[in-house]
Parts: sequence; structure tokens; C-alpha cells
Amino acid sequence: MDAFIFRFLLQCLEDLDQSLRKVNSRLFVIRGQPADVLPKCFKEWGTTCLTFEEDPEPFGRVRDQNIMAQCKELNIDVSVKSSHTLYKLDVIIDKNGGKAPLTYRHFLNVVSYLDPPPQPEPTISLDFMKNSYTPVNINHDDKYGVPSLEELGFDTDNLRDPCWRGGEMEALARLERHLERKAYVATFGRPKMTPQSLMASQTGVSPYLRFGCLSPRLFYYQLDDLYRKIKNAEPPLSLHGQVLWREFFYCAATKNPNFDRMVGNPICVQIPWDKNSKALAKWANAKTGFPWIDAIMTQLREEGWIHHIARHAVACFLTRGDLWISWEEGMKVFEELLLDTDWSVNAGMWMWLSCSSFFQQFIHCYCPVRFGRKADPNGDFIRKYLPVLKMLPTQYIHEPWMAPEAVQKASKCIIGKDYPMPMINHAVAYRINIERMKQVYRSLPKYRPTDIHSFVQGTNNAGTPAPQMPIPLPEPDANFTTLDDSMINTAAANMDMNCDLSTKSLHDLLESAINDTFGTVGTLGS
DNA sequence: GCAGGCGTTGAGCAG
DNA sequence: CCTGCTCAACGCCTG
Repeated sequence: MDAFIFRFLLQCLEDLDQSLRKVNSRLFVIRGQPADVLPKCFKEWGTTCLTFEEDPEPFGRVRDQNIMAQCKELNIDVSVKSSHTLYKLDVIIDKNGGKAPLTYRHFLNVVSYLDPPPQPEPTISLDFMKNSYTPVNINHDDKYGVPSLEELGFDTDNLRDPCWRGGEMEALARLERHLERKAYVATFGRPKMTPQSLMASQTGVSPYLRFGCLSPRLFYYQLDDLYRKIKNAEPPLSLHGQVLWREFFYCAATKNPNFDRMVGNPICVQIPWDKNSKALAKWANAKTGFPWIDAIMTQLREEGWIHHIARHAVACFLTRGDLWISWEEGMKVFEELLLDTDWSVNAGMWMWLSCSSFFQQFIHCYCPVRFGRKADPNGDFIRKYLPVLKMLPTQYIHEPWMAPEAVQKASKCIIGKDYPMPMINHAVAYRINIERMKQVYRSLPKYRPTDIHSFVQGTNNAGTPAPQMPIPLPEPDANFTTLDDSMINTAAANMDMNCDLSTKSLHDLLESAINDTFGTVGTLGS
């Protein structure tokens, strides 16, 4: 994880310590592996009862099972509470006959038959704590204080100021602003996409849900209450779309230890992705040559958060849209850089956007030029994160390689020198990739590791390798999905510079590419 | 069992 | 500028 994710976490802990001080207690941050250090503390402190919040994800489950087994040996009572998600995930799974629902619709349908989620617990007060006493030693800060980034081994010299400050205080302030805004617009519909919404917002709460500074139930009920007040009506389930999507992915992941990988994952279509570390590095380091993609990846690296729609754009580009690289690679980059990546939600989102699970509409691809233009028509977002392109006229900002040499010179940005040429021919690549995806879906049984519904935890950990394509895939050097620099130059030389790369200017090139690799030009239309 | 509708937020074009 | 239509494809759910 990146330094600013740890910074966020440490800010959360500082804030928690501050809140505990207000009720005459303190936070104890214990150094070490939980399974080693907790039993030592239990003995030292004479612990009789342990209570904690359930971690619904596989890694945490294993850790907590281990701790609970040790507590049993030490005769310590254990009380586990589920509150990281709205519902106890087992309740949803049981209601659905023992399996997690695998479409969002199905999930909503199951949830609609459940009782509403439990109300959030009230805040702990001084009065509530009046019979409690926390022994705090004089050396508390040395032994149990919140560590600094330096103590954790991070270099903080070049760390930028945070866009997001961790902690419950900040989370509650944001929740209030979020609700004010909702009340102001009172639409409760899907938020309208404006260029402004691409920027880090003062009302965003997703990192706070991830780190447990904001209860999803508090979020749920505050929104619920506001709706009732304004509309004087029963709120629809869709009002809680954002938090229910989170719940959906948590539910799908909770009993699946291979949820974050393709091989051995019973809900994941086994797709023969390309391995291309050079192309992956260009994507991850904002060097694709597509300003819309590179601006998003820059924002991710610098601020730790990107808009939902921006996640669609870069995820599609990396996987099924352009580079045909495994969603697992993108997921790891997001895990490293995004403040709000719950393990389940991150993996789920990547499977979804790469058409590996939950979603099969592979025929729709986001165009890194068109879609960017729609989201950021004036190019303000691009200019903010890619200042090298700042002076380019708006006309060319989404495809700077189209700008005539004189314009590039006047804008002090020579494409291929100051900013890269596009790393791939999108018009060619996405059509090849749709063709590849058609092959996969045409013979889907081959690309499924097991029957989804027969999956039982622990039986499929060995995994099965990705099957071979029924017809041979194009050789990496014979298509445009893994262009190297010389091929980019050739493609650029063949380009009609007055045409739009994103539409038809390379139609002939496409036909020959498809012809070479598939021999099925006729079926692709003219 | 089967036909029809739909899918968190497409692209491309006509008007 | 916007609205609305068509395209293409597949699994899953509903009636």
C-alpha cells in the first residue's frame, strides 16, 4: 500500500484515540502479529472478554478464527459483532438458499424480502463509560501510541498534502455535507455526471466506509430519514444504491477465498489474457498516450481516489477494451493506490468491468477519446492532471496526436517527445478484443472452471488453468493489441492525420488486421 | 419450456 | 447543444 493510504489509516487511529480520550479511555495500538501478541496481552492483562467487529473477508476470517481458538483455550469469552456491512452476509446467503446472488438484480430481490438492516449503535458517552476504568501507564505513547509513517518505514519527504483526511470526525462532517447536497437537489437519482464530479469531492465517503470510520448503517439510515422527510414517502431500495453495491460484492466474496484471482475462482470466466509487462507499466504510470486515461491514472496516483466512471474507463482500457491484460493486474494497482478499495469490492469491480463475472455486455466498449470527451468536454480535468498538455486547444486535448505540428509547437508539447504517442490503435484493438470475447462467450462452458452452484469452499483451491482458445488467437506481433514503439510509428505514418482515430480513419488498417488474424472480414460489416 | 426484457453509466448517427 | 433511435451480443430473470 502506498504511503498515503497508511497516512489515512494512521489519521483514523489518531482520531479514534482522541474520541476515546473524551470518554476517559485510550486507544492501544499493539505492535506485532495478532496471533502472537494478543494472547500475551490477554495473559498480562487478565483479560476475561474479547469483543470485536467481524471481518467478512477471507483473510480476516482466518485471522479471527485463529484468535478465537486461542481465546477458547484461555477461557476468554468472545463477542463478535457484524457491522462492517449493512446485513450479516450469511443472512442474505441463507435467504437465497445458501448461495450468494450473482447478479445485482437478484441480490436486490433477495434483500427486499429481508427486514431492514439493524439501526446503527449509539455513540459511546461519558455516562455509558462511568463504571469503566482504563489503566494508562506513563509510557503509553511509546508502547501503545499511534505510530508515525516514519516508524512504519515510509519516506515522508516528498509526500503531497492529503486530499482526504482520515478519521470519524471528518467522515461525519462529510456525511452531513453529503446529505445537505442531497437535500438541495432532492433528486436521489443517479448523480448527474459533470466535469466537476471527476474531482475529489468534499462529500465523498467511500474511504471512510472502508476504514470503518463511518458506519454503513448510519449512512443508510441518515439517507433514509432525509428521504422520508423531503418526499414524505417510503424510500425505494435504489436510494441506497451505492452502499448496496458494496454489500453485493461483499456478499459474493465472503465464502470465496479465490475471489481476487481468475484461476480457481468458480464465478470467474477463464479468459486467456495477454501477458505484457511493458504495456501494463505504461497504463499504471499514466503513459498510454491517451490523455483521458493518463489523467485518471495520474489523479489516482497523486490523490488516491478517482470517480466511479473513471474507474470504468481505465479498467475497460486495461482489460477487454484495449490492452487485453488480466483484471488481476489492474486490481493490484488499485489496491496499492486507491483509498477506498475494500478487497471484495475491488476484485468484484474488476471482474465486472472485464466481463469476467456479473456482467456480460462485452459488446459495449468505452472509447478512450469519445468517452473522455463526453465526461470532460473542455479538457479541464486533463489540463489539471497533465499540465504538459495545458496549452493544447480543446479541439485536440483528447487526441493530441491529431494536432498539426504547428499547433504542437505553439502549445509547447510535441507528441512523441513531451507526451507519448498513443500506445495502441483503439479502433483496431477494441474490435479484435470484442472478437476474442465473442469466442470466449460462444463456448462459455469451456471457460468456466466449475459449475458455479456446486462450489463449496475449499474444494476448488487447486484451480484449473485457462483453457486454450477454440481457434488460435493472433500472434502477439501480428495484431495491434500489443503494439511496440516501431509499430506505433508505422501506424502513425499510415494515419490520415485529418481523421478521427477513434472512428473510421483506420478502417482499412482494421480490415487487414482482422483479415490477417481471423479471415472473417465480411462478418464485421463495412 | 420458451419468448421477451433487461443490464449502475456505449457508440454512432440522424434530426 | 440535445433527444432518440439502432446496433450488437449474451446470460439471467420473469411471466
